[in-house]
Formats: sequence, C-alpha cells, structure tokens
Amino acid sequence: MAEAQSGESLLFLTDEQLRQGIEAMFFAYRGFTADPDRILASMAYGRAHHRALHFIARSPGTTVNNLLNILGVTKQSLNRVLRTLIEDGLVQSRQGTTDRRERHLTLTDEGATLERKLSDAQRARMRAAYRAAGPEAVTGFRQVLEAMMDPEMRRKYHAIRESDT
Amino acid sequence: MAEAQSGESLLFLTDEQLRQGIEAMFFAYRGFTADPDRILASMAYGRAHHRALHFIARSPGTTVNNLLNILGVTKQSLNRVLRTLIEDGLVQSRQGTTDRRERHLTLTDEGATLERKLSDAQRARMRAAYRAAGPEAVTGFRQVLEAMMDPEMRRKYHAIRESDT
DNA sequence: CTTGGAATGTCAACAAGGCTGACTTATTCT
DNA sequence: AGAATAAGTCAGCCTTGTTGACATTCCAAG
Repeated sequence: MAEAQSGESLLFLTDEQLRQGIEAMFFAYRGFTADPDRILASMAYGRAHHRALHFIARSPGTTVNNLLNILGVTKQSLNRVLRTLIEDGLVQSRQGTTDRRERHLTLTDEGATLERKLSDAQRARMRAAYRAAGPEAVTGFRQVLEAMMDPEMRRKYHAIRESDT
Repeated sequence: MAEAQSGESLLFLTDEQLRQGIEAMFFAYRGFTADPDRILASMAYGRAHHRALHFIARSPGTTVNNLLNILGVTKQSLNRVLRTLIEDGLVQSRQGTTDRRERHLTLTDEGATLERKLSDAQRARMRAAYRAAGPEAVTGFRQVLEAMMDPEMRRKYHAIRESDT
C-alpha cells in the first residue's frame, strides 16, 4: 500500500488518516472529561460547573461578561450555573469598584478546594498521557490542537495566558 | 524562568503546562464540532445523530449493540436518535440472518449523503490543522490522544480499524 | 442633568440528549 | 423447558443549552 503514495505529506492527509484523527478526538475527549465527571456526578454539579470553576480559578476577579465570552454560552445558561455556585458558597461575586455594574468572580476557600480536586483528577490523566507520549509528542499535540481552534477561540486561549502576570 | 527548571522532562509536566493542555483540549474540541454542528442546526438533528451516522458509515452492517458499546450511551438514548434516522430514511435496519435477534444498520443513499457532508466539513478542518502543524506534530497529536483514552475506549478505537478489511 | 446604552440579572418556556427503571417481544442457547 | 440475549418501548427525571422579554443599575456623552 505504501507504494501507492508518493510521500508522507500525501499519506498523512488521506481521508482514512483524517477519519482516525476524528475518532481519536472523540474517544480522547471522553477520557479527558471522565474523571471530573465522576466526581461531579456524586454532587449536584455537572460539567458546566466545572468549566466555570476552572476559568474563575484561572483568572480570579474575572467579570461575568468575560467568562461568558470564554465559555461561549448564553448569560442565562451561565447564570443558572453561577447562581448555584454562589448560593453554595463556592464562588464569591463582588461588585466592581471602578465600574460598579460589573461583578468580579472569585473562588471561596471551599470553591478552590473543589476546583483543585477536579483539576487534580484531570491533570493526573493529562500528566500520564504526556509522560507516555513524550515531550516531542506533546509539542505536536499542542500544535495540532491550536490549529484546530476557531481563530476567535485561539485568541481567547492565548489571552488567558497573557493575563497571567 | 527557564533556569528554575532542571530540564525539559520536568518543565513540560508543570501544572501550568498541564493546565494549558486542558484548555487547549477544551477550545479545540469546540472547533472540532463547530462545522458539523452548524450544518446539523439547520436540520432537526444534533451531535448525537452525527455520531450515529459516523459510526454506521464506518462499520456498515454494525449491530445496535455494537454501536451502543462504541458510543457509550444507553440504548434508550441511542434508540431515540436511531428511530428518527430510520423514520427519515437515512438509516436502514435489517434483521440479521444468522442471528435474527440482531438488527444490522446501514446508511441509505440519503444517509450517506448527509454523512459525507458532515464528514467533509469536519475533515476539512482536520486537514487544515494537520497541514498547519506538519506530519511530525500529527504523530505526536495522535500519540497523546491515544494515551488519554480509557483503556476500554482505546480498545474500541483500535477495534474499528481492525474491522476494516 | 438627562438620556442612551452597556452590564447584569431574572423569569418563563422549550429542546436535545443524557440517565434510570420497568417491561415486552423475539430469538437463541443451554 | 427455561435462561439469556438483542432489541425496542414507555415514563419520568436531570443538566445544559436555547429564545424572548424585561428590570435594574450605572457610566458616559450630549
């Protein structure tokens, strides 16, 4: 079968190869979310709560609007999740000082504890996968993922890191 | 900051690196599903229909039970999706010959047309990402994804290819 | 100082797509 | 004959997404 292809650059772009990549994404994403999902299932929370906790932990003091942009859901959808997290004392919402219309979101101690628990589980799998694949594979992994994002998402993905001081 | 790390093997396993990998997965998966989602939104179908069509296209004549195993959902959930696809004439369900309890699923011409349309959109993005990242990155990408799967999922992932004759 | 618009929050209603549990119908295997 | 398997169905529940309408608060421009 190899002689049918003129070179690697052609070979790796066959529909079959692309299809395998698609399926790999599908199955891997299942693994990616499996561990946090298991933890969340034992509480009254879901994946949406995890996402909110993650990005609040990542950018403490972020506004609701900013979070809305990152998560890409409607404010009604986010609000439902956020409300339960605030009611349950995992997230604190403080009115902005310069612009008092804004609400700045931070994790409480309890919220940070849950976030760490979820994050630890997810990172453990990521770490194992990185270890198994090796540093060069990780670089390639990240390159392909980044190339797969919508340009707007890629911008957000980078913006999060740039906001880290 | 580089001098704080003793080497690459330590560097790429920092929590920060892992966190970036997690976010890359999150944002990339959004891109991954965006194009088919747009097509599906214009019809009365969702992502679940896409998944069913994909794996029926991949393994024509597969049984309901087999599909259930690959997708990892309950039969009630799959049945809802499958029923509409059969009613709409996109999927054909035929009684098995050797075991008449089984139903073998195949795409009709109409179903194959839709599947190709969805698949083309998803592959186009995949192809662009692969091209942008290069062959070596793709190898790494696939290695990390595979390492991220649950062992059972990895088995299924491979089983699909092995069933290709 | 008024007013337009932005940021936020909230209510209601709906849909997709997961889930559990209970049960039926065929069919096959032991 | 009876147990096990494959498939399908009904009913009800949950999470998480959607629209649309609307209230509140506040900044900033006129």
